Parts: sequence; structure tokens; C-alpha cells
Amino acid sequence: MPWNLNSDSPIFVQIIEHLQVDIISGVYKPGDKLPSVRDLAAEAGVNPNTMQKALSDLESTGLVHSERTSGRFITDDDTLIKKMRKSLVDVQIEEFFKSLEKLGFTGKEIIQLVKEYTEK
Amino acid sequence: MPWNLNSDSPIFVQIIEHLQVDIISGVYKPGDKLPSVRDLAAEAGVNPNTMQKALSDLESTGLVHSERTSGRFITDDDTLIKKMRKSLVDVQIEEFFKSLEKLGFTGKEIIQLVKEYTEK
Amino acid sequence: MPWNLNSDSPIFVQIIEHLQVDIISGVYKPGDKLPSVRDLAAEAGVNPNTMQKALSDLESTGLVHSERTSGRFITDDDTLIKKMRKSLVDVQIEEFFKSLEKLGFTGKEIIQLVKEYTEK
Amino acid sequence: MPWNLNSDSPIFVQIIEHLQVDIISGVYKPGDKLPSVRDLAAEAGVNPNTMQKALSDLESTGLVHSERTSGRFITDDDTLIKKMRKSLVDVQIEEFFKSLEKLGFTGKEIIQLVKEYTEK
DNA sequence: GTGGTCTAGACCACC
DNA sequence: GTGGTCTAGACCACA
Repeated sequence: MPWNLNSDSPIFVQIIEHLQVDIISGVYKPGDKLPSVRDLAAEAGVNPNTMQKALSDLESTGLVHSERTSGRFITDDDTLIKKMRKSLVDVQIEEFFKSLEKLGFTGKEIIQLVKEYTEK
Repeated sequence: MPWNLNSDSPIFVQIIEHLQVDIISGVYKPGDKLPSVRDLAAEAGVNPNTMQKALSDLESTGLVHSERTSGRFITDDDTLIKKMRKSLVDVQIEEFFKSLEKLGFTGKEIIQLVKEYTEK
Repeated sequence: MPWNLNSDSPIFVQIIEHLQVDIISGVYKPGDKLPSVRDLAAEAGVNPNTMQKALSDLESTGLVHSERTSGRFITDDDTLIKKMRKSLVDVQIEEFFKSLEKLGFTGKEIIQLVKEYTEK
Repeated sequence: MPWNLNSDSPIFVQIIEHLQVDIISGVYKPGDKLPSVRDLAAEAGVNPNTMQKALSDLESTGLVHSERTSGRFITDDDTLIKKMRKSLVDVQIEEFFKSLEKLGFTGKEIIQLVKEYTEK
């Protein structure tokens, strides 16, 4: 999956989200070792400083942790990953509903719209 | 409806979105005159220049236009408003799906999630 | 000829130009009486005050003059009209050339462009 | 080339036009980095905010784009520049013709006038 | 009173 | 150092 970084939001934020998705969707498995900062930076085409910032921010979520000498690893904690997944999904759905309700749609209409979208 | 401006995104962007919603959801009708820049600025609690920027950016969408000395008006082009409404909705749905699909959900699962949300 | 007023430049300026063209191109002949301010304003669809300002500005060019009680008249001075015509044309051509030369065109190329345009 | 700003039209509009000409006539090449907002503002003798407005308006034409932290750049899309050049030229010629035709000149006469001008 | 323009000066996130 | 955002306050032409 390409990194597709744009300039709509800060690059390091996009990197964090990209990595979160990779972890949550299973591209990286629990316990996996992440590539080095330098390799990740090269892959994403960004400055290593930027990747460094993204990774250390990501650490604060608990999804990854760094072992001083041997590198960075995905958490072993499977339930944490599931919790993050659920939390991300909940936020997405709630925002989706709120914004459509502001436009004047009811719950039923929203479901209808979603169904139509899948049929396309 | 309060303005509820936060600092997640630039204020003028939030103002644009707020006004778009107001127009699309019918708070302002086609042809309506908007309050003056100064009044809107006071209402939203921002500097008149900030409101001015928001409004002149909004103008580029065609939803409003300004008559130099008499004020700003909502377009009377009803179909344009509907088109914008549809376009906004489409974007929302598409982004919603894309982000959930990135997390590994299928179309059916997404519909299920949406239904569950409405039942809460 | 419709008035076609837009909001790109001040309305009274557009009115002045419109009237100048009418005089120079012979819609109004030397010595003709102009319609009343009120009638002109109605025809153009503008506020009489605006038409008034346009006319009094136009007077300063000498193309029209007002006879206190009987109304406004086009000048009798045929040569003045021709002079204005020539002056307007000269300005147009000069500006046209300057702007195209700034874009890197030579005189010959400009002539060529003009010829091509007439053939369309 | 000096900036020669006058007060006939808004300063930021004159700046936009100035930069467009610079890009289209090749003073700035595709992909070039523009001077910083502050430097350009100093060079033109205007407030940085004014230059900022001009540049961000110019951005909407696609001729330049900004990289948040590294600066502003001319588009590398060579064909876009050519298209803009053509479009600018077309507009100029059309306006030139329309205004002279309103004054009662025919196409042939206009060509004649243009030729005479070049011979001076 | 209306929109529009401009200046001056500050602060911010990002790289 | 870069672009971007925001405030405060002033002035202008127009109708």
C-alpha cells in the first residue's frame, strides 16, 4: 500500500494514521518488529526526523513500544489492538452520522444512502 | 445554532463549513440576504477580517455572491444548492467507506455497524 | 443595446463608458438631447443618484453639457467627438500592445494573432 | 522588472497579474522556487499579508503551489502554463476587438490600425 | 452602512 | 526559515 501523503494535514499525523491502520488491519501482527526509522522514512519518502516524531507519538498510544537497542515492536496485547480498532470505528461512525444529520438526514435515510453506495 | 469553533482546523474553514451547512440545510433560503460581515463576525466571535476571508472563499463555490454595497446574498440557483448537498453527502459517504474498508470491514459489515448505531 | 452592468468595476464608471461609446459611435448625434436622468436610470436599472453622478462626471469631458432648465445635450462640437474617438482608440491599441509585448510577443506576431482572430 | 504598483486596481490584483506575466513569459521557469512571501513582499514594497493574499489567490489558478514548509513553487506542468498563456492572449484579443467594434470599427479597419501602430 | 483593501504585528506548526 | 492564520484597527468607494 502506497503512503499517499498529501499536504492537507501535517505529514507526521498522516504517518501515524497510516501506521495505526496497518497495525489494526493486520499488516503488522502483534509482536512484529517494525522496520528501522530510516527504512520507514525512505519507504514513505519523508525526512527521518518526521518519521521519528510520528513513531514516538505513536508509542504514546501503546500500540508500539521501543526496546532500547533492538528496535521498535508492535504490542503483544491483542485486546489493546481490538480496543483501538473499536474506538476508531466508533469515532468514524459517530462523526459520519453527526455530519449527515446536520445536513438534515434522518437515521433511516442515512442507512438508505449507505445501502445505495454499496450497490454501486 | 452556536458556532462552536475549535482549534482543530483553521477558524475560517470551520466558518465556511458552518455556513455551507446552514445554506444546504435551509437555515438560509435561496436569495436570502446574509447578515453583514461585521454582524456575522460579532456573532461568531471572530475578527471581521477572518469572517471576510471565510465569506470570500465561500463565494468561489457559487453558493453566495456579494453585491458591493448592498450586502451578500445566497444564490437563487436552487439546483446548485442541491448539487452541493449531493456532492457533500457523496464525499462524506465515500470517505466513511474508504476509511472503514482500510480497517478491514466489508460493505455488509459496514451496513450492519450503521444499523446498530441507529438502534442505540 | 442593453446596459450589461456587472460588478467588476464601479457602476457609474460603466455607465460613463457606455454613454461615451453611444456618443462616439453615433447612437446620439451632436446636439441631441439626452433622456432625463430619471429615464436613463430606469433604462439602465440603476439608482438615479448613480446615473446623476455618471452624467456629471461625463460633463467634465465636454461631451455633454447641461442647460439648466431644458436638460442635457450632446456637444455640437463634431471635432471634439472625433478627438475623443481617436484618443479612446489610441489608448486601447497601446494597452493592447503593451500587455501582449509583456507576454513576449513581437509586433509581427501580434498582427498575425489579430488577423487569425478576424478569420474566425 | 520593477513592480510599478499604482492605485487603479487593488494592489494584490496587480501583484497577481505581475506574477502571472513573469511565469508565462519565462522569468520563472516551471518547477522554480519562488522567493519567500516575506522577501517578495519586501521587494514589492507591500505588507507581507498583501503578498500572501496575492499568492494564495494565484494558487487557485494552478500556476503555483505551496509546500507548507519548503516554499512556493511554479507548477512543472508546462502545458498548463502554455494553456494559461493562450487563454490570457485570447481574452486580450477578444476584449480589444469588442471594444473597438463597439466604437464602430470593422475587422479590416482594426487590422489597419494595428499595422499603423507597429510602424510608428 | 456595505463590502473591500491594506497595514502592522503577532503567533503557530512544520521541517 | 517557511507558509499560514488571526487580531486590531484603519481607510475607501459605493449606493
